[in-house]
Amino acid sequence: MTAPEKPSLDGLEHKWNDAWEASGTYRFDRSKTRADVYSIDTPPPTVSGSLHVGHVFSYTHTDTMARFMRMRGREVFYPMGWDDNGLPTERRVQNHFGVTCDPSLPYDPTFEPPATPPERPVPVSRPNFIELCERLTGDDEKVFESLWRHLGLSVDWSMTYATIDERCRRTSQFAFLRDLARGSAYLAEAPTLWDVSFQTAVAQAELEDRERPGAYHRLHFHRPDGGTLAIETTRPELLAACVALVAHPDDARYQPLFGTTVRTPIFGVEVPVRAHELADPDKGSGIAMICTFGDTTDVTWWRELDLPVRAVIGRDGRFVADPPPGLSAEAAELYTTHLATKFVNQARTAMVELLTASGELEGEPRKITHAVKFYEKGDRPLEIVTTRQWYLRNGGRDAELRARLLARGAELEWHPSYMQVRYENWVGGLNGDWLVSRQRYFGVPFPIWYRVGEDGTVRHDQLLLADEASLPVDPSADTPPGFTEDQRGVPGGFVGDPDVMDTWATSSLTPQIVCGWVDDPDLFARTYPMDLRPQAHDIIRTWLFSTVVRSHLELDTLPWANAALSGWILDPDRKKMSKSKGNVVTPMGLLEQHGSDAVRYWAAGGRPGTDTAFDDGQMRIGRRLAIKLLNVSKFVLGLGGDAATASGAVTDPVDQAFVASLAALVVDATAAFEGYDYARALERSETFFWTFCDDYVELVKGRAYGTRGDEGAASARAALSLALRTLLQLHAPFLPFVTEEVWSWWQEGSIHRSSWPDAEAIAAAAAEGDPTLLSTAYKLLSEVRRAKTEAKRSLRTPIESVLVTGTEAELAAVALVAGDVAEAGVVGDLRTAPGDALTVVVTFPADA
RNA sequence: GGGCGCUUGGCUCAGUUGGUCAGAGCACCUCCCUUACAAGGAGGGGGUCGGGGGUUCGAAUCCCCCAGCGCCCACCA
Repeated sequence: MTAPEKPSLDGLEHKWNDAWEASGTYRFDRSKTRADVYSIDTPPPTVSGSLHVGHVFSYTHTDTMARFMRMRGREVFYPMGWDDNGLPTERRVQNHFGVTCDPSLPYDPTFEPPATPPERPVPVSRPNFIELCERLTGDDEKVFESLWRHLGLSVDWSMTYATIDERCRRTSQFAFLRDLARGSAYLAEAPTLWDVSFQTAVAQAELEDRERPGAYHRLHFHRPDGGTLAIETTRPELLAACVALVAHPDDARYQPLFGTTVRTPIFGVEVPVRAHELADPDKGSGIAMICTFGDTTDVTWWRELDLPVRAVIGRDGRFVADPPPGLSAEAAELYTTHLATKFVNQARTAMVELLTASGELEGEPRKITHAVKFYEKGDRPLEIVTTRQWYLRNGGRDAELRARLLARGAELEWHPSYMQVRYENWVGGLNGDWLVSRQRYFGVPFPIWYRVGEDGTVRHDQLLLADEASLPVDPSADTPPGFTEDQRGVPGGFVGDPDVMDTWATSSLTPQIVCGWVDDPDLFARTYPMDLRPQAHDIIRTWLFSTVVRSHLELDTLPWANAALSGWILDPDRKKMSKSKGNVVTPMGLLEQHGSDAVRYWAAGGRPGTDTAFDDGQMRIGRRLAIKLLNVSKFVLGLGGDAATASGAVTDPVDQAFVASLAALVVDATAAFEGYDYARALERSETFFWTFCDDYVELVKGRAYGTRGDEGAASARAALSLALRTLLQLHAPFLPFVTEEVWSWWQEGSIHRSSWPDAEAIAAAAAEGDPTLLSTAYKLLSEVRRAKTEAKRSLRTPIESVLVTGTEAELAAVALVAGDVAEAGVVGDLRTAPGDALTVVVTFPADA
């Protein structure tokens, strides 16, 4: 095969994807042992939406590393997953098919969703719901895979997984049973952050603060001596849930009141005044009312001061129908009349009216803006509701475990390194164990049933566990060992745990899933612990941390040696790109417009961890680079003689100097890649490449043609051949399509399975080459070009003579390069004269 | 409140142990159809490196303080 007459980038994506697939270029060879393998824990993108430019950006980063490692001789284990587990898919399946999941229903193997979504959703069992999910996401996954292939990810497409598939469910449940046996998992009834829209508990890791308007209300409590005590609150509606007041122990204003009681406004409930260090004397009136529960501080106070519970907010976000305990009959009546069944905002309005009427609200509420906790996917403020939930120990309540997990963070190689502090911030700030149960339907169920007592009550202390061999199970459809289906829900029988696991409970096991922890011990031994976890920096606290926790607890090791954090894609206004802002460009459109190599070029310019602006200008430059690779390759290969495969000695000092600089480039690019700085590797390689094209090739092309003898030609051809091969390889991780295309013109096999350039071998070919000699040559050539440009002449214009002056050493160098410079510059006579500094005087022919 | 990152020509960014480090690309101006490439090539103008102080013979590069932007974390009544 040789270079085509008119090389083109068109169609390279399809051509080479087909070829790679046919020859299994990226197929993982599982005969390799751990030391030879490089394994990557790829993030499974959420399939309930569509891939966006940010995905293209970060997945390209990982792919450049995968390709580098492959060329370095590592057998790359590079699977791909799809995250179809969790709330986004649940909502999408509901809307798409017009169904709703009801775990109490039995599985119906013949169920078919209505042709068009009905007005009232059809309730279906959880297994049916999961089937519908798999049907819907299966199509998305095909689209995703197609995009990834078009982008050129060197994934082994025979190894894919989906977070709701059987293997993931089995692994999640298996790990959970292990956690339970070890005591890492436990069931507890406790105040829980609760999303009232989704009606599920949420974990600390899924919280985010949002600034919301609020107002301080100054309320008058009543002291035994008849005086009043003013407190400020942003949540007056919780007054009925007040169980105490609290001030700082050192606060002299309130010290006399500690140990006494006061009566609440409106309800007249007697509550103690207590001291606690978390009370801030500078906030509000310096004394706060503790309600069960207004915020997480209330929970702390409630627990540490051993206070009673007066819950008023229910799971649906409404005030509960029955008044809380501790209210007089009269107060209970007020509650029932004015607050019961109301939403929080309505209750607040009602409460303010009551307080205003009674004169216990001082002045007008003072408007403020304050941070309120939200579920990151929710749109109403979180409430705190007491519920029974599953927890996994993550160091949030165990200083020793926390210290060990911090040590794991220090053991991990972070790219960039400063991302480690985010991990440390997060782990250091944990305030409880990981709440893993969700009151949702679509997800991995807990492999747990509970006994039902003879009195018909569910005995949450009597667990029935699935056999490991039976996993995955669905406790809403399967029966626990030793029971039959007719015993479900009856006295003396069992009930299934109704909840599902947090999506992170599954994705925290991706290393175990892809490496075959449960199903394939042989593969596991060859791939785990993994080498690389690439991911976005915003999910260090969730995905990264939870994966470290699971691996630490179960396998007593880090799940991977390196973590590479990608930045965000920003739109030109420096805002994070997102669908809701309507500024997302579709990735496939970009790939088709600019070509995959060009888009990858742009992506690879984003340094690890750094947010990068979307810039199609960079894509055009990438395309130009790819075209340049085509053209210069065609030229070098077409020089005639044995240029394509020239392997003779590099004898000319100019060529030796150039090859020496090439060796330095390989050292530099290799070191950058080994430090996970693919962007630096690209920058260095690209810069070198343009100099190669514009200066070195121009300088030696004449000699390479043979204008000055066979020996000089052979040397130039050998250097050009080596450089071409090396530069293609250095660019292969970034521009896999064009480099493969060019490689195929004269090489056997895939460039992506070729060996990464060997700097030492190249340096050996350079012999005693001195790179400074090149600077001299380029300088002279540049002066000649400048003279022509300033004279507004064509670069082809002959020059009568050039006079170079310089020091003895400089002129010695000039002598070595003079032949090439004269030919490249079309110089008739190049003379030298001693002088202090290197200067060049150009003389044109008189008639020109 | 604590912490991290960023702040270099109009734009996007390099500048890894302090001394050709003041650079690249884009944009802009001028010129050149030169048989690898006009989807190209040659040349040029433009910044003193956020502000202040300090260390040093010498700092964009180290230290301190400040400002702006972004982000992470925090028990935000």
